[in-house]
Amino acid sequence: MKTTGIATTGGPAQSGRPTLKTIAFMTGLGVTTVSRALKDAHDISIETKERVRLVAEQIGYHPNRAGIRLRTGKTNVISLILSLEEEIMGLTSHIVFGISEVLASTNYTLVVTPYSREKDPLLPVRYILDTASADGVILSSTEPDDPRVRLLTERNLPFATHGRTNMGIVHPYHDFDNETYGREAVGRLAGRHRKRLTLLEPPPRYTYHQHMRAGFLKGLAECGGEEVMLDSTDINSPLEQIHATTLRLLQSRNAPDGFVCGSSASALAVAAAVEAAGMKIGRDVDMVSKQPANLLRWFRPEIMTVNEDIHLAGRELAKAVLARIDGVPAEHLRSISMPDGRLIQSV
Amino acid sequence: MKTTGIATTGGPAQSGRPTLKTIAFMTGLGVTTVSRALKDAHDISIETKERVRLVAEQIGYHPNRAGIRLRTGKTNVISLILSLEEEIMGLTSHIVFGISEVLASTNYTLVVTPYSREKDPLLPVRYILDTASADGVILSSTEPDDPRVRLLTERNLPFATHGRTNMGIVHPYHDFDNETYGREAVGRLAGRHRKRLTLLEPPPRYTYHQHMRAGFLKGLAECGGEEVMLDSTDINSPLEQIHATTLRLLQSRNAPDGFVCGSSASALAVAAAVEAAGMKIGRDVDMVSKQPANLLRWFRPEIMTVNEDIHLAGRELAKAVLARIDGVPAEHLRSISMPDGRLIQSV
DNA sequence: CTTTCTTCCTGTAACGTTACAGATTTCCAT
DNA sequence: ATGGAAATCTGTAACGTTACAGGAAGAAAG
Repeated sequence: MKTTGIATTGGPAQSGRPTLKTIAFMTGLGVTTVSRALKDAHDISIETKERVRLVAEQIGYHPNRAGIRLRTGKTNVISLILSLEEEIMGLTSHIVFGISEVLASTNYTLVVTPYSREKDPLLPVRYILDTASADGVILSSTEPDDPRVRLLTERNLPFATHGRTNMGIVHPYHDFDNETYGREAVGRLAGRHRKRLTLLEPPPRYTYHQHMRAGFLKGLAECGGEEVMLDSTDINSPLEQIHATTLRLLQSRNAPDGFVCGSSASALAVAAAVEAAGMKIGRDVDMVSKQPANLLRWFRPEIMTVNEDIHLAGRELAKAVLARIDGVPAEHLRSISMPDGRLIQSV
Repeated sequence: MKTTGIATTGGPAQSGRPTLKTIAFMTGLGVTTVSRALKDAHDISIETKERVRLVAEQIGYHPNRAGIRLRTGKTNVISLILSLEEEIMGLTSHIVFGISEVLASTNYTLVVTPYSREKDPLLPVRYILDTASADGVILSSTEPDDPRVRLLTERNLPFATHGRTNMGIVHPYHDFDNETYGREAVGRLAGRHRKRLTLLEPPPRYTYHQHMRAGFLKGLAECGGEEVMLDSTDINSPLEQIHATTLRLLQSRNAPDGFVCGSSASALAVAAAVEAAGMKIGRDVDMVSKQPANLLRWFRPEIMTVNEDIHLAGRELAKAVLARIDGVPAEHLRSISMPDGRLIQSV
């Protein structure tokens, strides 16, 4: 017994947007058939599929996200969780653009979920879990023992981190090899006979703090250099503070003759301190710094630089979450980019 | 006749997340009542409302976005449309964080929709309209006659632009007063007896190009200065190019003695060119530049600076779209921030 | 004791989609 | 012929929410 529409007009009620029903009406098929035809199911004839696709194309059909989400639970959302206190020189832009670039060719959408560090960093993650508001998550500011990673793993929500952890959980990540960076930076300074070196390091809570420091120390060991400690200052400190403590250090009896900077912003302040102390980069001291974009060359070309491609990081992270969502095992989704630009996939 | 649930268990079927049905079951009320209680409708008793709210709170109820969106069409999404070719020094981060800050206290979500300039800038806008995927839109890179503004206005989707238009359409915007910036920049240079000035201007297609240029010319008129043109270069040109053309200009017979820079990145390249020409900022030439963060002071303190608070721009834009969504007329949602930091609401 | 409000609550249907459990037809092997 | 499989299509129900159109009970007014 057919209930073929008399009351059922076939068009969408109020919105004016075409729906499956519209196509069903136009083709004379059932809504289910149209739905299955559009997703290329095996039990629909080729001819029908093509007819449906044609009509859908013609009338500009776009599946209604809310309908899909309600029915299937799939959100088509990737959530980028950002610390509001992130850096100052545009890391964020680059990572956002990198992610976007990958998502553009999918039908995923990027939502940015920032949080302020005063609050619990778990909050945004918990919210996403509680409201099932994303299919995947990208985390930055990763810590060695990161509760967000634990929670997401437990609750089985696909995610990828910018930076590694060290908690026995295998998960997708992308990281810059800060250890090699630290080691090679020391090497370059040693090559210019600088052996009393100061490291401007990331805040200790982050994993890459340990990496960079380990590389730095390894480098020192290799060249027989010595660390000159910079107290109570890291690359997230206000630039004024970095400037002040560095200047004080340079004017003390055990002044360093080389700097390894963990961020380009800190390099600005250090360079200013060097000059305020009446010294000159390349003559009295040498500096190496990371940078997300090739900006330091315009600032002080004497500073030796290494480019960290954040745009690439964004792309890798996005690809990793998407792959994880598609069921690729986490162990295949770990990549590290080297200071020389090489990209290494972990096995 | 009551159909009170025997088969209806009251809990959510599969997901495990509490729904209105869960609360209805627990309180013994109807689903409709619970829905209306939670939105504080007038026809629900205070006592019931409180009971419902308590239970909802206790079990951690979050309304299902997809359900609401499907039923009401409301997405709770603000879409930020960004040109991928945006600037280099972190404008994007600041605007994103500014918007986020405002949205954080609402239940709106920020989705970032980038587009590459090769493609049609209308594409993302059209997509949002076609799929009704946002309640409001924020545009950047605004042009005097902006087709996106026209389309959004036509289709009646709330939006706000970063930058003004000039097409007889009243719409919400936030803008920096680049005219005053240009004028005062010239004034500061004239104060140091610089009268042969070069403007590093934004690409001509953007509205603020006209503003900045108008201010620049007005300033020149006021102090009797003269423009020295820099050909085929704007602040979006590669820094290498800015450097090269500026250097060439400085070495020509009609070299300028002052620069007004429309962006901090361009200031880097100009400063480098000045020095490559064997000149010194503050001695042979003077420079004024805008900056989104106080970074140039670390670079060349001799450069005179004006801070453009992009974070504020983000906040203003977010507030404007939200207000527009709430029905506030566009003419009340126009603000301009002045170089001295003052924020002016247009009437 | 009606009648008419007012207050508070309720079931039904619908938004657009897909999982599921059939139907119908055709075709082939027996 | 007959049974069965294969191919193709279909309606119903459900996801969670809200608009709508009531309905029951008590209070106030006649």
